[in-house]
Amino acid sequence: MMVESASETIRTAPSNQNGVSSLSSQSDGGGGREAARQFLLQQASGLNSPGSTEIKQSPVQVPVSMAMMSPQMITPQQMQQILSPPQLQALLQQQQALMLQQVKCAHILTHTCASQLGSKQLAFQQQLIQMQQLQQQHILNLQRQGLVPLIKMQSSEQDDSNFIPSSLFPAMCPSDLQQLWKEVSGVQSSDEALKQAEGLDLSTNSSNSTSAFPKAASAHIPLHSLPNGQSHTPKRESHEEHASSHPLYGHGECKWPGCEALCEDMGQFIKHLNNEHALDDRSTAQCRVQMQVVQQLEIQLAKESERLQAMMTHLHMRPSEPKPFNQPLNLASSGSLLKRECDAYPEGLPHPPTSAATPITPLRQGPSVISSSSLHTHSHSHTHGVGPIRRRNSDKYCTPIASELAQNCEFYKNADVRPPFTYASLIRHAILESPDRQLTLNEIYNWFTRKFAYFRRNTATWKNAVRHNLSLHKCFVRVENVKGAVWTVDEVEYQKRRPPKMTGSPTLVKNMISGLGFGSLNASYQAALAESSLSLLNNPHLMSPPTAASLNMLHVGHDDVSSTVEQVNSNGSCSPTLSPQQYSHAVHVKEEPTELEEDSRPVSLLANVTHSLPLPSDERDLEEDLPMEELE
DNA sequence: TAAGCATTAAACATAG
DNA sequence: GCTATGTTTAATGCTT
Repeated sequence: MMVESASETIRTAPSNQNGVSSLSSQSDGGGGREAARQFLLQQASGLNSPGSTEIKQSPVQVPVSMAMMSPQMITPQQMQQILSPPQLQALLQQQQALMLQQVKCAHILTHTCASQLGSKQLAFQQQLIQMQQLQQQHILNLQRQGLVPLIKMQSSEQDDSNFIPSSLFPAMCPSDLQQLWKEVSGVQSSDEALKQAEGLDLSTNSSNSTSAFPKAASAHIPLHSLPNGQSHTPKRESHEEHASSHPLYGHGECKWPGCEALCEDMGQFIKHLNNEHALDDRSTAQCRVQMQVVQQLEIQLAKESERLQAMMTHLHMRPSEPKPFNQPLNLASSGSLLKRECDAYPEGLPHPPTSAATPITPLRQGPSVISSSSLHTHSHSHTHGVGPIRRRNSDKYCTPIASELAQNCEFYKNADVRPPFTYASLIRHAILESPDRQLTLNEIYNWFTRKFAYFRRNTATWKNAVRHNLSLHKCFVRVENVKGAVWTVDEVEYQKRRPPKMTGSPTLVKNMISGLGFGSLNASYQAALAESSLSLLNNPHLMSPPTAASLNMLHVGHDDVSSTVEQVNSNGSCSPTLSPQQYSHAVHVKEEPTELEEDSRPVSLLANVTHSLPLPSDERDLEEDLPMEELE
């Protein structure tokens, strides 16, 4: 059953198929061909090595510690959303090449001993396939986590508004690529590779391992398991069975990203595949990207691991014990997992600066959302295009929004991952991030799409949600401006809607700590760390005494870092930093609703903290948390 | 189990 | 009439 599930995971066509055409359509444009060629050849020398030992040395190799980390951290849907389908495919192919040797063993074993071993052998084979597919998922997970630095690295020149970095794929003309593929694959032409990828050339599956990707593609198919849990070996599979399991074909349509062409049968699909999705610069570019992803991952892993150790040493924490990443954890129970992990830390001690739900791994660079909220929420995805995301848990327990965005800005900008924050939090963030702290609805839309790749699709859904939130929550105040209606944030109202906070009651504080405590504390702590490492350190004048900051960290129930930082920058009060009047003045709103002034919540303490110094534009993340209003 | 909250969907109104 | 904007209601699911 698990085998089938995993197989389905890999084969299932991703819901998001938007990015492919963008990716593939921008692979031309000039120079760098030779460099790209050299690079690919260089990489291919490792990828393509026929021997298993050489395969292990290939750039696609991922450290075991990484490969085995947190299989439960990401759902198939997430993987498919985060990685563009071609990336998924390319990654799978690489991984399958790596596993080819293992597959061979399984096949040989199956062929020679099936009659004697019977069900036991089948079970063994299934287990093997399970492990392989799990490994694939791990790799995918790692791949995704490494997507950020890759894209960032490669898209430094891109315009901020570009959804897909156009520089991802240095230009290589098709002829170059064809030749390159020949060199890469050694013997195979693209047509042969395609045939193998389609599973038509089964006879060579176990005999030819010189071509990494085409071979890997063909090797993938035997991994498919039948619904009854039995798996087929290549030679035993009939063509129909083989075809029916083609990863790019399902439900009568081509699953090639962005295609969805209807194919009545497998033959038609194969024809379609050959005609429309032949080997070209698209797949090559994806391959190239993938190579770099892996390389970056390894470099990044080393750096982040070192950083984590240093941080934990500094915090007098136990060195991170290697988490049982292969521990079979239920994806759907990540919420409880999250709490367990939060609770696992001794009271009074901060968590390591990783996401609360993230196993203590060196790979912190990946957005915490991936391992916590996204995992959780996407595991509940259903038919809706956007999917019902229940993220309050992560909002409260995990990484706040500003730090999350600060750390993973590029990631969210490019990866189709839903940010682990509520619409209200995001809207507020968008508004406070604006120069005047007021945005029109359309500007809010633009902020969403600019900041999150996730919100570049299903626009009707999330835009409706944005409007709904703007109207629903009192914290969003519509103001008639010269240019029209703009939306502002009423911080008091925003804080009001939060769960009970510590307003001085020791009992409440204690309850918060012991009850919600660690997750929230961790979130705040993370926020503090993140912010301190990003912005606050650049603005020491904004820092509060540690005691105050520590106290403020106890402020629970916030789903964004703004609040946390506000606390840090307040004088210890857990009340909102800003009064509505402050916002009113800051944005020169002419018609602020009177209810704002009527609010008598304890905001006066915050008046002591004023920041009239304009901040550099690149410190907006902090600025949004510390509006530069002057009290009058 | 109930309450509260977040999300999604939908209907409806209004203004340009 | 269309579109964007804004409001409201309902259903659903999750957390507390």
